[in-house]
Amino acid sequence: MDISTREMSLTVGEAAERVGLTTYTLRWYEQEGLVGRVGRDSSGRRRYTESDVNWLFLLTRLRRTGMPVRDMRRYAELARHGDSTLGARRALFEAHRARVLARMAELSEDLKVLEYKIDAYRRAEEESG
Amino acid sequence: MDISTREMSLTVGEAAERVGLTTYTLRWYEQEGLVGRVGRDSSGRRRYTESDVNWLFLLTRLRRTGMPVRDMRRYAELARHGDSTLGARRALFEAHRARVLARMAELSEDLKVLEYKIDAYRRAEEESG
DNA sequence: ACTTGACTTCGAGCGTGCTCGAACTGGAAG
DNA sequence: CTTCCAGTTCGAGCACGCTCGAAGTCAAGT
Repeated sequence: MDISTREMSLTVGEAAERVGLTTYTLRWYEQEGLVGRVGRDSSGRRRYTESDVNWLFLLTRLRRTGMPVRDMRRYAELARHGDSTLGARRALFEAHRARVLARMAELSEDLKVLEYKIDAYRRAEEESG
Repeated sequence: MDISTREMSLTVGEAAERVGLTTYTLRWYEQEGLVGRVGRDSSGRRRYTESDVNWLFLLTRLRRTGMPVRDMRRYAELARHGDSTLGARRALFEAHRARVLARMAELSEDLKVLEYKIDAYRRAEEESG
C-alpha cells in the first residue's frame, strides 16, 4: 500500500471515461465553475485526483436527476466555502430530493397513460386486425 | 343533450389553458405536424374540438416523459394513417414505456445518492455544528 | 364609430447544455 | 529525430424546444 497506489491521478481523457462525460464537457464544467480548478502537471495538463473524480460522479447524478447547471454551480460554490455551508448544502439536496420525488410521481402517472394506450391499441388490433 | 353541449370547440387560448401549454406552443405543434391541421372558423381562427384537446393532452404526457418532438411527430404521422398503423403505434408506446421505466429506475438510484449525501451532511453537521 | 383584445402568419431569437474546430504544445514510441 | 497522439486555450456553433415581435384582421362591447 505504497504512495503510488494511493495517489492516483488521471488525465482528462481517463477521467472523462470513468465518469461517462466527454473531455469537452469536463473542461467546460471546470470553466463553468462546477469543478474547482483542477490541478495541472508540469506541462499544464489536467490531473484529476480521486476526489475530483468522486465529485464529478456526484455531478453526473445531480445532472441526471435534472438539476440545472446553474444550481450545480451554486452547490459547487457552497462546497468550496467549507463546513460553514453544510446546512445550506443539505437544504439544497433536500429540496432537490423533493423535486426528484415529484418527478417520479409524475412519471408514474404518465406511465399509466402509456399503459392505457397500449391496452387500447391491443384491443383495437384484436378487433380490426 | 343537444348538439351544442356535445360539440364543443375552443379557441387556441382556451385550448392552451386546458392542456397547460401556451398559444405559441399550440401553433408551433401544429406547424411541426404534432397535431393535424386544426379546423378554422369562418374568419380563419383555430377551433379545437374535444378530440383535438384529448390528442394535445396525450402529447403533453409524452413530452413530459421525455419523448423527443421528432418521435411525437412520427407518432402523429402514424395516427393520421389510420388503423393500419395500430401495431406500429403500440410498438412505439411499448418502446417508450421501456425507456420511462428505465428512467424511473435511474432516478431511484440517483435518489439513493441524494439520500446518502443528505445523511452525510446531517452527520457532519452534528459533529461540527 | 371606436376601442379593445384575442386572434392570424411569418420569421427571428433565446436559454440550456454541451460540442467542436483551429492552432498550438509536449511527451512517448519507433 | 520524427511522428503521433493526447492534451491545451479560445471562441464559435449546434440541437432542442420553444418564445416572441411585428404587422395585420376581426368581432364584440361601450
